[in-house]
Amino acid sequence: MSIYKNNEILLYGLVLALLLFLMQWLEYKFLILNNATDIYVGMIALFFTILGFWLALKITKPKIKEIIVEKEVRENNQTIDVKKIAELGLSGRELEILTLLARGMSNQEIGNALFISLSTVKTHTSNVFEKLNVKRRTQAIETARQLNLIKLA
Amino acid sequence: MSIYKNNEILLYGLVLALLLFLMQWLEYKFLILNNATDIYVGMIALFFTILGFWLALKITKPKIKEIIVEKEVRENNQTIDVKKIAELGLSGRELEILTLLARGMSNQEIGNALFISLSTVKTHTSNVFEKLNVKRRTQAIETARQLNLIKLA
DNA sequence: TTTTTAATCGTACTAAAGTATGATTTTCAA
DNA sequence: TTGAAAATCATACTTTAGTACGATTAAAAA
Repeated sequence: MSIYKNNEILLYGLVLALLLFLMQWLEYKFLILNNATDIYVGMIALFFTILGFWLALKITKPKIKEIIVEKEVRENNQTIDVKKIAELGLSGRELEILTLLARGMSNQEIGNALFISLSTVKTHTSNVFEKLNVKRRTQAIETARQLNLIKLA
Repeated sequence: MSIYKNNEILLYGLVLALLLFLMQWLEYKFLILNNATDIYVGMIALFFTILGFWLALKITKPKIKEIIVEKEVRENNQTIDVKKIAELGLSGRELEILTLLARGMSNQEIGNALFISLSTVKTHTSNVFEKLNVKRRTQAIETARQLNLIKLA
């Protein structure tokens, strides 16, 4: 800022000096010129300086500065795919059991948690495996995760 | 861009017109002026226009057009936690087996894939379970996923 | 060089998972 | 109300998973 200000003053001084020098030179060259013509030339000089200045401001292209703002996008994959669940024909209870299964619980633990027998849990898991077209609970977990059938812990 | 170009041409035309008009007016006003003076005034006008233009370029701050570009950065959750792996003391082979295990493969399938016996796979899995402090492969999968020990498919 | 670690395999056993089949009850929509 | 899912349970059986030894080999570290 201060550099600009100094530059400005310096330049204006230079311009004034040049103008004076020009006028002196012109007076010497063309003796016919009187005081009125002096003022007239000065006005022309001033006018065209301002014109050039104004022109420059209007014409010059602005420098384009790109500011890149990195915006973090948190992927939220916790949306369960209800359509896929319906498509596979998974019942509410089956989905419930699938979820606990993916949490790492054994059939017995799932039974205890849901107050149902081990036998019932086995029936459910078997049905789930058939619907998901898998052979093992570990595959069921992988499929459930990939298809967003359950919410992961 | 094209708007700027048109503006420029228009302004130059305007300036020329003004110059001509001025010269005409001056010739009328000061009959004493001859052809040489005409050229002289024109040169002064041109000089000061250029001077003003140059001044403007030097003095004024460069126009900066800021364009904010938002760049979306996705969180990469696929970064495996090497520190945690070392902390748990998991060997390379164990990690390899844990990965295949999480893909839903049976012990026998893992053995076939890695050209090792079922017995060896069982030894590895047992060691993995102990290191992860879990009881079952399903729990191992869950833990591995939560701690970013493996890359998920 | 000695020791340790990682990786390998086996056998024997127990526990859990998974399949098959049949049956009962509840719930909900036609 | 009736019939189709959905959920429940049991029994018997097979398969897979997991544990608990022991043992060998190769490579890396002390």
